[in-house]
Amino acid sequence: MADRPYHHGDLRAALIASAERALAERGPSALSLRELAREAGVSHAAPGRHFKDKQALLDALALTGFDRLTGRLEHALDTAEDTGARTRVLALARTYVGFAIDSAALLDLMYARKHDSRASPQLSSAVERLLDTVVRPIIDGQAGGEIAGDDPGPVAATVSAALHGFASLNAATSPEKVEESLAEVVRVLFEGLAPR
Amino acid sequence: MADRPYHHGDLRAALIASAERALAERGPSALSLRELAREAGVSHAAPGRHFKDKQALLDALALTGFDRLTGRLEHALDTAEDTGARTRVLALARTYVGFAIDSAALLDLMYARKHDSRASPQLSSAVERLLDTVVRPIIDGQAGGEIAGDDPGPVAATVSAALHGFASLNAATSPEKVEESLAEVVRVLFEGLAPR
DNA sequence: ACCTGAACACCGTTCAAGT
DNA sequence: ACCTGAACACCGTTCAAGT
Repeated sequence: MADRPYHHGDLRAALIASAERALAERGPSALSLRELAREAGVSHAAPGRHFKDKQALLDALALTGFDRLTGRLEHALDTAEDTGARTRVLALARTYVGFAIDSAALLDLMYARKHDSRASPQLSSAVERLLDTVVRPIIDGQAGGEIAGDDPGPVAATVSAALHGFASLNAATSPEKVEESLAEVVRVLFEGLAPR
Repeated sequence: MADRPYHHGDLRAALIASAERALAERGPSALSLRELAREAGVSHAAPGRHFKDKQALLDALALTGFDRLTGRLEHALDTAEDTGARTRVLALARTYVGFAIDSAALLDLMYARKHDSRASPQLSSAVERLLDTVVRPIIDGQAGGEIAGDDPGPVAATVSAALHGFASLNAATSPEKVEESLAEVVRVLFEGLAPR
């Protein structure tokens, strides 16, 4: 191994990890650069070497959040590969909501950064990858005749809205209650409000 | 009129209004009690008379947001009173999304406070009133046979998730684009993903 | 290259004191 | 009752200087 480059090797990564912990444990308003520096055992000015300002650290944290969430969604879809469209959408929903429950503050941060017009291009492309993942089972479902229509756009807009909204509204609910309620929501999404 | 009670009459209301403006114009991180006090022409310690701390001011602001949003939704429903269930849900959706677009930062604050377990009981009851408003056209629609099922719960969960998620995801989109996309989402909600 | 230490201009909150 | 002014313990950011 090379000599440790002064500090323990990767202050940048240590700050991001530490920020995520602080965010989850004490909320966004308690997230202070100086405290993160203290935890890492460096001076309060050291983070300035790795992040232009506090917002840049938050952007980097949001980015890791999007990447992790997308990775989990892709894995969930792969695992449910040979099942029906409804089962795949439910797998997607479960994974998304699971993330929202155990990383509620991080998800808030991710979307707060997404709303910001000054967001980084890296962040925008991470969001695109996320949306692509949601669209995939819909395209497949339409191709296989399990989902109505041939334009995935409106269906994807509806599913991602329901998914994100449900996750956001239920981030503070207990996992057991959420599970049942989520299955009902997916059922209503497939059956539709109009009587059949 | 009585003598002005020192300052211009209602520092509390002035601070809330000023906070909403600052939130919309410069974002949540730029919201400082000292600056609000400066704008109101009082000392930096004066807000402490009306709000125990900064969080208390944010709670009060979130509360006015929920009240205003609920008021608008009720008005939209009243206006669409004699139309079909789908038109009423669309009216609800338009109003909700309109609020999300022109008060994006406020809506974020409202839900951030809602997630907080230390939220005030007043805030919880304001959220309940909001949900009741969303449920009403669903109950009516089920009673009239325009919406399937007899338990409003799952349908309300789906509609409010889709509504809130769509609003959250499209808070930064132009109103014209949103209008078209929203109508499609309501159509998909009524028709369902499964082929008919 | 990476970090330190001091400095600057801000914060939120508290509390005696004023009117 | 409502507000002020000073004080305290924090911030984020910058910048010369150190290794």
